[in-house]
Amino acid sequence: MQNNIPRHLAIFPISFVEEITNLTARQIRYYEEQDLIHPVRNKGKQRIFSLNDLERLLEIKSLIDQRVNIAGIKAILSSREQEQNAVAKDEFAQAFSKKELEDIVHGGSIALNSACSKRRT
DNA sequence: CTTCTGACA
DNA sequence: TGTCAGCA
Repeated sequence: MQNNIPRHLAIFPISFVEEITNLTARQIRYYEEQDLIHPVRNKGKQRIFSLNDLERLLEIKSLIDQRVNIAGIKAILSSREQEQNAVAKDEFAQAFSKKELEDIVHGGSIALNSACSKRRT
């Protein structure tokens, strides 16, 4: 079971993304230009995508197929992100006791790695 | 050879 | 959005 690639780890070239999403490189670059996605760049200035970028592009693809314009996609994606952050924030707070949270913010005994590993996926 | 940016018959 | 040029 070594199928745990960090979702934010950028490792895919645009050619791979084109095959998986069925989007053209032109479209992918355009969506980045519209701030719908923010793939990382390597030293050669080439875009490198993560699983998060892939999923995001698939959603954009879906919305495009439904004839949603860029503005609409931005609104939908950003609002959904806010919901996610709200949920994540809530789960994080519930995963630790009040003392643990205090120790974390006060640089206590609980390490950041420990904090991350304690979160649910 | 692959990707990138800029431009437009 | 497609596609071609000229680089890296």
